[in-house]
Amino acid sequence: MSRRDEIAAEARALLETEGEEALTMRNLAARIGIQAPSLYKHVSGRREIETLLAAAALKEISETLGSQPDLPSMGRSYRAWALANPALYRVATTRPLDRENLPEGIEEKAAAPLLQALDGDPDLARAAWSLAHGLVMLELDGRFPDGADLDAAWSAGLSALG
Amino acid sequence: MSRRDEIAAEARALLETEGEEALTMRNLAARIGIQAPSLYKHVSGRREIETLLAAAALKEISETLGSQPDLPSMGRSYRAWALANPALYRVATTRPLDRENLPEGIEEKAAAPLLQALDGDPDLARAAWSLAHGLVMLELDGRFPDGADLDAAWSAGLSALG
DNA sequence: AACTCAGGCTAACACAGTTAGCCAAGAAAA
DNA sequence: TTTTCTTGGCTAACTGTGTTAGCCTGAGTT
Repeated sequence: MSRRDEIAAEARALLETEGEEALTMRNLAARIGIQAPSLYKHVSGRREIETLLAAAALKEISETLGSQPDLPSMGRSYRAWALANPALYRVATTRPLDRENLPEGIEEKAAAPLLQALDGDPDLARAAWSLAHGLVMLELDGRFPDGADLDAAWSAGLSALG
Repeated sequence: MSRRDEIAAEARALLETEGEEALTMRNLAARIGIQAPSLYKHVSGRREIETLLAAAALKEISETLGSQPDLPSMGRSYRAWALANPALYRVATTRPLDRENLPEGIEEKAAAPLLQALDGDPDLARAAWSLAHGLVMLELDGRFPDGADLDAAWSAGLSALG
């Protein structure tokens, strides 16, 4: 494993174990056993680390979705992945990602299963993606009232679209 | 106008004219003609300023939505408001908001028009809200491909739900 | 044996939020 | 009228952030 890969792996571990605000250059370096400026010998900056994380996350999400037979189970998988990796989901999804340094075609690949499940209708696919993203973000941000039945909201939304 | 209100107003102006990352305590203070630490005589910190902004934004959004006759025009209004106030929308919507310092019942009030338009079905209302939020966030973050017909995506999604 | 260079290091900078503590002007109380 | 208290400014400073400059060492190449 190259140092660069190690950086990405440790960044992810840091994110998952200690939360988003713990992902700092110094924390990350310490975890590797290095000084923060040395990170710049392998990576152009914090932004690039986040891009690496986003790429990994998109890949995982697309694989998860690709193995599901229908729209409702895609929804369940999407939500489950996001709740299991909340900080990573945020990083991968929340900021504008710089497509320059992102592997070619990874976005299309992530979108493909959804598009297929909706008979190739791009408008419906975008709506479904947005619905899933919105539901996840609002849940992660604690925006729904305490007793809200989110399973029901997912079902209601996805069955209307599908 | 109290200093506190002035702070909120200038914070919003700063956000709208120079973007999210320009909203710093020092910038804000300078705009008012004050030193940064003096802000703390009126406000407990940056977080509280953001809460003030979120409250104002939620109020505006709920008023905007409340004046619309049906779900599709609510969608158009919601999107238009978000695109006209992107940084404010993000601040109001993106982080977990501390309900302690938020005016009582403002969240319910923001949700009410949507709930009414969907015959009081809370699951459908949450789905519709999530759909709108997801569409807006993904658009603001530039996640849709360049030529994507977002009007069509909004229509497809909302007409399926409504 | 000399050289190059990858990959560490320390020191430092600019800027973030925030705290401590001082001080002046005006309001309230004696 | 004089004294006291409170409000709301100020400067200095601390910690933590990303990042840059520049040095140095050790391994591999010529």
